[in-house]
Amino acid sequence: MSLMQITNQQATILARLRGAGLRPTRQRLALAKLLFDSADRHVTAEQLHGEATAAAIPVSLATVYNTLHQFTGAGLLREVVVEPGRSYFDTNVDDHHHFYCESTGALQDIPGTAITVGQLPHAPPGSEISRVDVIIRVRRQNARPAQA
Amino acid sequence: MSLMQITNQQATILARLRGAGLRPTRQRLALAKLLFDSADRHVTAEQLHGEATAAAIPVSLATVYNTLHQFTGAGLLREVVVEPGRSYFDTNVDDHHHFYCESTGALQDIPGTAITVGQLPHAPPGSEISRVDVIIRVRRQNARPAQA
DNA sequence: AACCTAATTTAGAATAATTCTAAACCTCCC
DNA sequence: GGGAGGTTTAGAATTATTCTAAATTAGGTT
Repeated sequence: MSLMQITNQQATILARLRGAGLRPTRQRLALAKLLFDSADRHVTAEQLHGEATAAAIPVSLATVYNTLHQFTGAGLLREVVVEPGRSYFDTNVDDHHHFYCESTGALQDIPGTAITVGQLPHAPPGSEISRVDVIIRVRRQNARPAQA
Repeated sequence: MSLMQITNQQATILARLRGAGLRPTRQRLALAKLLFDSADRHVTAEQLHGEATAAAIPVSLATVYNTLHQFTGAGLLREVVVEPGRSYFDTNVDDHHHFYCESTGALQDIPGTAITVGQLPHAPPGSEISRVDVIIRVRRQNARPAQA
């Protein structure tokens, strides 16, 4: 059964890469496997590169960056910027939002249904909405607010 | 009248800096003047440094960064990260949200009242909410979505 | 199966944003 | 007006990311 799942997922990824005009190369397939074989994930480029290296998949950091951006363009991933110099790639591309813990740097999904964003103002003239990001920033209760 | 306003604002800033344990130095006061003398602003560190230089206020980029972070800690500014490597400091610290134009990089305030975020899920155990950020990403209508 | 062409990967340099360091310089208080 | 400690600064260092040009590989063709 898990075999079947993996096969299906790989087929989907293959199809989606093809659809985006991306060749299913060894590196892209290996990274896709790391990204999509387990449940929803939030990874940085650096982290994914570390995982690949640990799994004895030789891939350069530049390729990891390229691949993450290509997957994002193909709709397989979504990028979430939480702090200057810290951005995650989220394998969940459904409509949803995030908790971001400022103390630990952890990111956590919030189902789109859990938040009602009512009565959106219309976009500035000449522009159209591409996405709505809601980030609920939290910190550990005993942590002191970031100050000087 | 504008004189009065400026005076009041400077007094407020002075008081708030003192309250945060920050000495009102020449640099901090000059940067505060640039930031708060006009209506709500969104500036990057680099931009503010450019303005200071243009206004013949010699201040180093490091000090601009320090000051922006200290002001943020003191509640005079709010930082908004919109993209990896692009973050703005917002002089509006009231409850509100943002439009971010991916085509131009422009940031625009949305009054807090214009969006209703209903039914917030509770924060993960052991943590408390520090802020809720809503960013509505827009792009110019003729612009093509970022792809490979 | 060998071949060709264009896409892809790569190491390493380059860039950009930000932070650090240690010395020089102010602010405040006596 | 002197001194202690907070502040500023130039420049180096760090971090995240992108670029470059050369080597490799995928996928169609014969």
